[in-house]
Amino acid sequence: MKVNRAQAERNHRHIIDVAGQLFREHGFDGIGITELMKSAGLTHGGFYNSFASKEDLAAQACERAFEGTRERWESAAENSKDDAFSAIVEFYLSKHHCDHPGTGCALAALAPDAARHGGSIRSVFTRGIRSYIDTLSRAMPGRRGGLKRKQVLSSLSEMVGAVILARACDDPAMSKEILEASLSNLKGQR
Amino acid sequence: MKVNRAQAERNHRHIIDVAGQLFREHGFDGIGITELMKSAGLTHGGFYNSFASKEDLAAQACERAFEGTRERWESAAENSKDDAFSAIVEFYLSKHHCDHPGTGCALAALAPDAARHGGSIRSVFTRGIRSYIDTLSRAMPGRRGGLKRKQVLSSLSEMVGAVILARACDDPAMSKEILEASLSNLKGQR
DNA sequence: ATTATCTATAGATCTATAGATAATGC
DNA sequence: ATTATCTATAGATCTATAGATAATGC
Repeated sequence: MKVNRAQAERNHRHIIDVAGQLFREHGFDGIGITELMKSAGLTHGGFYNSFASKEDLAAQACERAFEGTRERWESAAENSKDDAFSAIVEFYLSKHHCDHPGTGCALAALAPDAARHGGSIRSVFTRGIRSYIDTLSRAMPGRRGGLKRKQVLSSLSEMVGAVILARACDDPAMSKEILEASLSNLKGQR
Repeated sequence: MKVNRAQAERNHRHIIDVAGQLFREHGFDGIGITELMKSAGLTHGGFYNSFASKEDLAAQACERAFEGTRERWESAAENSKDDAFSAIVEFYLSKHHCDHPGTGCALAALAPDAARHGGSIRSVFTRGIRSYIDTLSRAMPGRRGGLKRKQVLSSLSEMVGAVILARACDDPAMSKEILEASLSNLKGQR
């Protein structure tokens, strides 16, 4: 039954990864520990050896999800050469991102859930937002301090809102229209 | 035990109102029928005489919530005289709205929840978005068809995103900054 | 007689814990 | 000996249903 330390560590990380995906897909209250552990290939009994509580796992899973998105933003920015901001926006407002919440931005998938739950989850989200703001600021060319920061905050709000609205719509044409409207607006005001 | 028809009707509406508030505060999965009915001053056993299922109630409660927000937008627009669009945006991006999700916009409170649940809830949300777009279009002065519509979609995304991010933050100064950045951006581009 | 509401409960699921098991690492 | 994982279960809560009750409306 027991596995070696390296495998145990891998299992631990795997639980966090699987949880990150399933929470983003079903919400914090939409998936239970039994099913999470089963999806990770384990039984639910061992859960509390690895995590203090469901909320503890949720916080860790979201932290990792924010890291993942940030990394993808950075790499989109690097690959774009001269227009890093547009590259991030294009990536974020893509149909692929809209259709895959489980591997996408934790804000778009879970921000209202996080606002309801207090404590550690809220604080992970606050740090996640700060990290996105930093990355966007570096990617956005020109403009000075105060003006730039306002532009970054406003852009982030629009990006998150557009994906959330596009996902809430059951009309694919309208979802597409919403994403494209924000895409052209954000690229235009760069 | 039985009440007269008028009172029964009032009870039915009251369940929908209470549910609208509690769903917006706790999410669809964050509140049960027992507690909903208790909050409405009734016992849970009678629930299924009034509603086919929890999802049925959720759909009706959201429909009413969208109506309520639309009415408030219309009245903000009327009272503003010459700048209806700014009046709606100011109302939406206010601290009061941010601090009171239970009586606020259903999109900001529940859009990701709605995206997860399928069926009737999704379709209520799609109609709700369409209704907001109509109201915003009438309020936004100038500009022609295609351009105006893009501007409306983009503005709605930013409004919803800003409130969601401001609520997810546990730093009040940052929440305020997020709301104000979008406020000045949206009023500026009017 | 009808029906809005109530009590009671079935059956499923949820978080969390207790104790057993067996492979690992000293 | 330690510990990662397992089985089993407690106690709470969830959606939904069944049948009783009693005030209403014909």
